[in-house]
Amino acid sequence: MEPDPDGDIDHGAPLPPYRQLAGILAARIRRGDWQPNRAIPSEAHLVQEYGLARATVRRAIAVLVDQGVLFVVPQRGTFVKPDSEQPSMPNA
Amino acid sequence: MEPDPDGDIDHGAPLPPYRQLAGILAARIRRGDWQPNRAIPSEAHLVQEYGLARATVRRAIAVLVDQGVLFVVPQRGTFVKPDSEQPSMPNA
DNA sequence: CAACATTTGTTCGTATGTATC
DNA sequence: CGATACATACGAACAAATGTT
Repeated sequence: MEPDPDGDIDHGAPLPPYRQLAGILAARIRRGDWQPNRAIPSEAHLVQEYGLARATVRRAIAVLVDQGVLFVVPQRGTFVKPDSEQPSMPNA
Repeated sequence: MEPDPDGDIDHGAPLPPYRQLAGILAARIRRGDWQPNRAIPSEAHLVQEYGLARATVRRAIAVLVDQGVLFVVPQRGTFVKPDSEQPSMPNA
């Protein structure tokens, strides 16, 4: 099981875990780990990966949805919003 | 002479208990009992540990916050300020 | 159609912390 | 030193929609 590229959650830190996770996910999106209009890992997966409660994961996602970085499709998944800021490649 | 770094509170001493506690906590921080950006024990814990009223504990914390040794994050905890002056290890 | 797995939506209970009175 | 309020986090369970076989 590989640990996360971005580091783990620090429960003793001043920043609440859900804020930490929101930052981590935002960084991974910016880095291109997940492409626009594609689903990020499921809540259950993120729970496993970061050792957090599902409520905490959902809260982090809610932050990014509020920021316009992600959008949720019920019963389908959570996706990276396309027009956040993607360097459009001049015709590939 | 400063109060014992690890001694208990002396209610008969000239120095008020909240000042004694502030000194004790400052000493423990200097000693590295709690790392920068990490939470110190909760107020309730300190109440238990030193046999003081919460108001007294909060007063001691307020002193250290005022001195720039600690900072409080509402609903999260009280944390050791990172740039207070951590003795950088003389080369390990 | 049925059965199953996956995923988000929702709600309840419990615990810990600080804030305030 | 109580009592209450609020924010945060964990755990569990169930519902609903979707996709697959």
